[in-house]
Amino acid sequence: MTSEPNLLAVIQRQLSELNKSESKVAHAILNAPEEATRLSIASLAAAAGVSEPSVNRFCKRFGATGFPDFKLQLATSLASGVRYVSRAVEFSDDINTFPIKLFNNAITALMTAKEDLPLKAIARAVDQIAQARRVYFFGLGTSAAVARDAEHKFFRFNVPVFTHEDPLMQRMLAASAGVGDLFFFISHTGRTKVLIETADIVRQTEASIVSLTAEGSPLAQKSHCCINVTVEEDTEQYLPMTSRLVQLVILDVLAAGVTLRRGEGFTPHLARIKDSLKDTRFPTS
Amino acid sequence: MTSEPNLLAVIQRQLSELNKSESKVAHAILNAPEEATRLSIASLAAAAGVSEPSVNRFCKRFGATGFPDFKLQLATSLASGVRYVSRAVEFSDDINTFPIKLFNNAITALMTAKEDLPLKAIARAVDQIAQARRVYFFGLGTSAAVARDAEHKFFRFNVPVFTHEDPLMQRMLAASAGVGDLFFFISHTGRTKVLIETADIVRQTEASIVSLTAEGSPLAQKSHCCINVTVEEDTEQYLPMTSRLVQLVILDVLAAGVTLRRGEGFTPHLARIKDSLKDTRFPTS
DNA sequence: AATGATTATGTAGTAAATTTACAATAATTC
DNA sequence: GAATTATTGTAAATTTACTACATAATCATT
Repeated sequence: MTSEPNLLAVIQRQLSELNKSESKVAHAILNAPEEATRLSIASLAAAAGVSEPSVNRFCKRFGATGFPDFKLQLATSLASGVRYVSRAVEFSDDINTFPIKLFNNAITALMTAKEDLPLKAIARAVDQIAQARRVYFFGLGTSAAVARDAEHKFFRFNVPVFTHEDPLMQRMLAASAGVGDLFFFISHTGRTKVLIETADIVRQTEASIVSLTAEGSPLAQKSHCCINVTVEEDTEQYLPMTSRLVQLVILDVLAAGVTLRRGEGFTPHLARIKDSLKDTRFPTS
Repeated sequence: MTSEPNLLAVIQRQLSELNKSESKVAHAILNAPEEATRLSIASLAAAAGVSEPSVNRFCKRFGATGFPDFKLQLATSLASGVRYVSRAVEFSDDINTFPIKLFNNAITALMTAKEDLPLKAIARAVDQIAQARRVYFFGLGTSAAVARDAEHKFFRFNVPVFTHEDPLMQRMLAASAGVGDLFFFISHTGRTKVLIETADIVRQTEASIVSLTAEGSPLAQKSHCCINVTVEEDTEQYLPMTSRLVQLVILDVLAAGVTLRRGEGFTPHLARIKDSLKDTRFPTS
């Protein structure tokens, strides 16, 4: 199943490279995608003003085994909610279009990430976190917020967790690391100098490094265990948005993994933490 | 399009009311749903051990016009990410199942939120942020991380943004607020006492309150503009995960809204900020 | 501009898949 | 236990999709 998350986007992208009749078919589909999923090959051919085999060839060009398979893929990609062809926000967008685009981008990113999760690395990371004496979550910029979130999540598992946004604090903590300490680095690019320098310092100790970053990056290379998140950001204009969401969900996964590993007997402990917050809130209705 | 979100669940539910051959078909489909979408009626009939018309009748019973239509609906409901009948992570889950479940939950939450975005409130919030003299993002616990993320995002728009995790700092800043100040509260429940007390303090000043929280909550009632995020969390066992993601995407939406409002002339400014980070990273390959 | 080669498109026939009509079987009721 | 009703299967009809081939269009070359 190497099905592209958004078939419509693929068609749109290749539009210029299509020949006349293929292009007619493409337009017919792009104009009314959901209707196309219900049409027979004959009806779609008529709607596009081409012959049936042209439609069939079109389908095969886009990786389908035939027309029914193509319809299936189309229906699948439509159902994914990623309905709109152009994903990047433009200055011509208004309140009715750009929020949807951003949500679609977020959804697509999560779906793509889900398709090829590095399960082995995740399992190893869970092992390491569960066994660690101390866990430090380090990130900078946007990733600092992710690290903060991780801290809030993981401290519930009786693991002493620490976060620091200050690179100097990070360096000093790295220098004083020892056996059983785990440094969890979060970085979208995996190329931030100060963070990598800190990783170098950790390397000189007995502590180990887990990182959540881009595959093959300098940071990834210095890690004992690396969870690869390769999300292509849509625009260079805005900040990394989607990669951050994927990182957060992966941290959720790690947290759930640790909980499962702790076993059922651990549930009361979680309940107790939850209860401790009760008095800080106004009761419901 | 009144298609049930999850066809599999519907089949599952009606299982006891089906007759012998229909039940055989149902089991064949429930056992391998994604495979069923690729099978022909003959193959599925063979797999279920019934005749072809029985399969056809089965399809019609579940609201489809025929077999192809049924396959389409099935594919659609599978693609919605709401694949598994049980969504909550259980202790019987292993590494192959629980990460997928968590991703599916996240995706579903975003899709649900997208369906019914409070566009008017978003537009108003964008207005207020764009015009504000100062913006304070306040949250506690998990929402503090979200607030931190918002700070990283919004400071790029020449708006002085501030975040504080410390409730006492929050109170003091609230007390010293004036015209043009905007307090942006982030809270999953909207019932956290200290946060609401801070909102009360703001109310005594000339500053205004925008909040990202649950509809109808005490915090929502004290806000001049409230962006409702009503996400039902799956389990009580873990932390709010999905609502936090929705909050983040909505903040992305607000940020994009502010950018669009600043107009095209603002792009160089963003580029300059981006460039300022260049020297902090190792160059790509 | 004409010729040959290549590519693109359509026609018609064939194969496959789906549906319908009807018959046979099984279940239920009186 | 016969009659009625519901269920399931068989076979034919119909729709749908695919393949092979023929024709048309395009392009490069002289």
